[in-house]
Amino acid sequence: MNDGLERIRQGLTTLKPSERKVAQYILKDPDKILAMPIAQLSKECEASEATIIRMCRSLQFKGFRELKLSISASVNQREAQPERYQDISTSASIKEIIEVVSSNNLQSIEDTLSVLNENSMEAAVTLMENARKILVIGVGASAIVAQDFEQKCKRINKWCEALTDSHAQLTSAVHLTKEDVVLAVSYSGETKEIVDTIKIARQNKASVISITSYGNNEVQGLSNVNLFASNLEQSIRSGATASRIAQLNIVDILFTGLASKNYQESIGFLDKTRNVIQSRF
Amino acid sequence: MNDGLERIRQGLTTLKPSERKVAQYILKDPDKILAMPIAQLSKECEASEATIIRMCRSLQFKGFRELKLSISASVNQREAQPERYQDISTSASIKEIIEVVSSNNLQSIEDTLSVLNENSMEAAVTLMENARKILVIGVGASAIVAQDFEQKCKRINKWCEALTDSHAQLTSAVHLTKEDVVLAVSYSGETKEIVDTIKIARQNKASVISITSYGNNEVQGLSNVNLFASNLEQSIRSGATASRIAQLNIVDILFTGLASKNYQESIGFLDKTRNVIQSRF
DNA sequence: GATTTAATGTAATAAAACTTCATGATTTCA
DNA sequence: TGAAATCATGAAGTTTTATTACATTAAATC
Repeated sequence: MNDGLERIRQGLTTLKPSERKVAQYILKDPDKILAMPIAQLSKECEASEATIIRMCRSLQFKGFRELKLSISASVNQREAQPERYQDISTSASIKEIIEVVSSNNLQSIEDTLSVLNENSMEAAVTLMENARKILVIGVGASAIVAQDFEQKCKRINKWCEALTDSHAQLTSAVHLTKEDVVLAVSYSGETKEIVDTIKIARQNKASVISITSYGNNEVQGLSNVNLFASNLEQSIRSGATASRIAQLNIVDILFTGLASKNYQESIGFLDKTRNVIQSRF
Repeated sequence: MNDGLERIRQGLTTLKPSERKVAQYILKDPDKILAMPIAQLSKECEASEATIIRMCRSLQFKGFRELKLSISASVNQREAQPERYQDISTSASIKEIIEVVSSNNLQSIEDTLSVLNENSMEAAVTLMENARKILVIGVGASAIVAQDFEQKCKRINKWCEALTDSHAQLTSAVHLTKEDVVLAVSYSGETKEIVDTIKIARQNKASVISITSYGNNEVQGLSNVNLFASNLEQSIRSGATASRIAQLNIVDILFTGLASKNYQESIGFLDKTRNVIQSRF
């Protein structure tokens, strides 16, 4: 069954003229014939159906069906992995776009892993576990990450508030206590609104955990615990922010860590919350 | 790109019992069925031929023939796959959690690739390109994906509205025209609120693009174009919804496809919008 | 417990693959 | 050189395989 195309190439010279015509036609665009009935192929390469069958047999296939299966198996051998973070060019086909975008997103998770500090993560989880309340803040693209974490926390009945409006953030920060934790999400780490809110939170003795891109940044300097997400995307103009995926990955880890601290209870809560949603279908 | 076995695995949970019986039989020894006519398979797994065909269709294959081709394509390309989706246990260390969560997220992007149809993606991008307005709808975890897409569209000056409140969704749907496109995000594909809104949109002749988990679902049935995200997480109780990452990956592709249609203009817009944000640091 | 709806199977039909055989071309050698 | 033998090919018929339409059974709903 292995590599049908190769078998056709190899056998080419041994074929009768009209059989060879068919074989060459197939080699020109193997993908195309996969969905073709023998009758159509017969028309397109001007050879009878019988000839096609005979060609299959000559190449040691049981029949046309087997030939197609075999071609399908070899056509789809995945092409070489595209390189690291790439950009999209003018003439990109959808296929290219799918590959490039996805591989950037994969890469951003992998890179984050190499930049992520276990101890910081452990510290962050412990802070949250003991927190009375978690205030999650972020604006723009980071707002989405903030909201995601809030949703998760609600599922395990952890008091958590995600605010994406800078006034609301400031207002809420005013009421924080030393029992509370702020989770600040900011790609740049320089977002003015976030910095302001963190400062107020610190004044109130709340702990601050940051999720920013790797490197020195203001948010990071003001935080008790820093978690870094990969930031390689800056070279990419695409706007399909891979860093957001990396940040969400961190949020997943934080949440899972938090949930596992009270494993039994959390599992119960998760099942409960899933059921209440599913019962609405 | 199209891994038939993965598609079967992904769709497994959405199948009717007897269809699932067939699917599981196939997964047990995929090679074996390649040479089998439908009648024999029917006997061996004790389900009617009609059920087999229905299973193929549920998994978005055109028929049994296509399913076999697709399996053949994937059978010999799956060497040493790293372990698939894992769950967190009671005693997991932070290190383990980091690894498992991240690898699940990576896997969800990869799986989505094998389930994603290029033609559908192309069709979706074209619809959006020509749309007067794009209405993005999603509730719960999918709300976040919807908002993410809205943010991106705003950056290239495409008229786009993300609504996460079901009343607002309905209200907005009433005003849609045949020039408009709805992008419906729903993990289950059965979200009542989303289904209702889609129906109204269709009445108004708007086109509907869906992003759901793989398989048969109501949203998918009501849509003009269907994009599928990997859904294996159901086995995971963690609540760290990997599917959301897969959905965001799809959104990235959609957006990049859209932006690349007017490459020069889009790049200009993206630079502009980035600058306006950065000037605030 | 009757009525609707969904799930599955049976049997007829359509499509595709494969065989048989006739025909015409090519080769062989008396 | 031309009759017999061999070979390559295609047209039409046959068998196998896939698909559809409809009937039946099971499950859910009222």
